Amino acid sequence: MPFGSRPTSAEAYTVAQRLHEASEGSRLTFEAIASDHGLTAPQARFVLRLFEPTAMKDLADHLACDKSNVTGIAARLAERGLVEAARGLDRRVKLLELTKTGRDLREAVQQEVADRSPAMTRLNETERRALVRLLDKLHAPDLSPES
Amino acid sequence: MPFGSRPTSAEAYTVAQRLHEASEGSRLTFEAIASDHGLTAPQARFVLRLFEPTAMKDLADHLACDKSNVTGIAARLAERGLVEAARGLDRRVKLLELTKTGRDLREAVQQEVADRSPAMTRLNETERRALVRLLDKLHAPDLSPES
DNA sequence: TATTGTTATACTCTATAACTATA
DNA sequence: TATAGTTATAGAGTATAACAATA
Repeated sequence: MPFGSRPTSAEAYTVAQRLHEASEGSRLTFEAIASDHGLTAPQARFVLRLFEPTAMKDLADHLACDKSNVTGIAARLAERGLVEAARGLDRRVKLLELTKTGRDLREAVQQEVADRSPAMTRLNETERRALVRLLDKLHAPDLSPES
Repeated sequence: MPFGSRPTSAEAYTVAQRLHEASEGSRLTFEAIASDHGLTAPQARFVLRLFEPTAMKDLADHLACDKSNVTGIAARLAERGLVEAARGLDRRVKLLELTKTGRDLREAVQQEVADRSPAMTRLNETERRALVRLLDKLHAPDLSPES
């Protein structure tokens, strides 16, 4: 779809680009945090999602990857004593859970994500409230998918 | 660094988490956009950076990866006719540049990043101005690195 | 038949280290 | 000596397809 065919202001276009650049910055910071804790970024995302026993299928959905990937990542985390598995009631299902070590690691990662967030260090309370309000708008559930 | 040892309000902590989640959402959208255009995410980042002839070293710095990675990504993009190389004045340097096809693809990716941004579809102009102001604060150049 | 998880495969990204060629 | 880029290597993430166990 070429330029100028929709009611898209140059100003809005610029804001979208700025938002994308901001998220790229966050991504790099997150990769550095994961690395600091001896994890790859996907492993760190995995650990952050595991706040309760979770079926591998659900993890794949949350992480937006194929289920076959979950097997490998879980195996590497299990090797390091961070994750344990139990059978579900439906015996096809494997429920993954963090060990004590894994929970401690998750806390540490969460804390560092907060500590290194510019939201903590560069905004005052008023600005943080404004940011939350905008994030609420940005990520509210879809109303009209493709209008 | 354990909980409670710094003047960190629970409220600020929550905002940091929200911001992180927002950037995870942006990352997934960007990966989908790249895929729509037959690119991996690193390839798409590469193409977006190539708005002028750029030394491979500079690309590695911008993309925060080792220079050895740039060789491979550039080779795959060149195979597809998206990128061309020329020698710099300093004959150690290779300057990468997008072809016409590559420039068209970059435009298309940029446009889709904008089109699919919630900043375009969910915010009005006042809100977008407020967002830009907050992003300016969040990502202003560092003043005190580690205070 | 459908679903959950595993395995095999192929490709990409990644860093490290050793290399070539320039400076 | 230092820098730009390449190559070889090894490990990790990724999707696809075929499979076993269970529903």
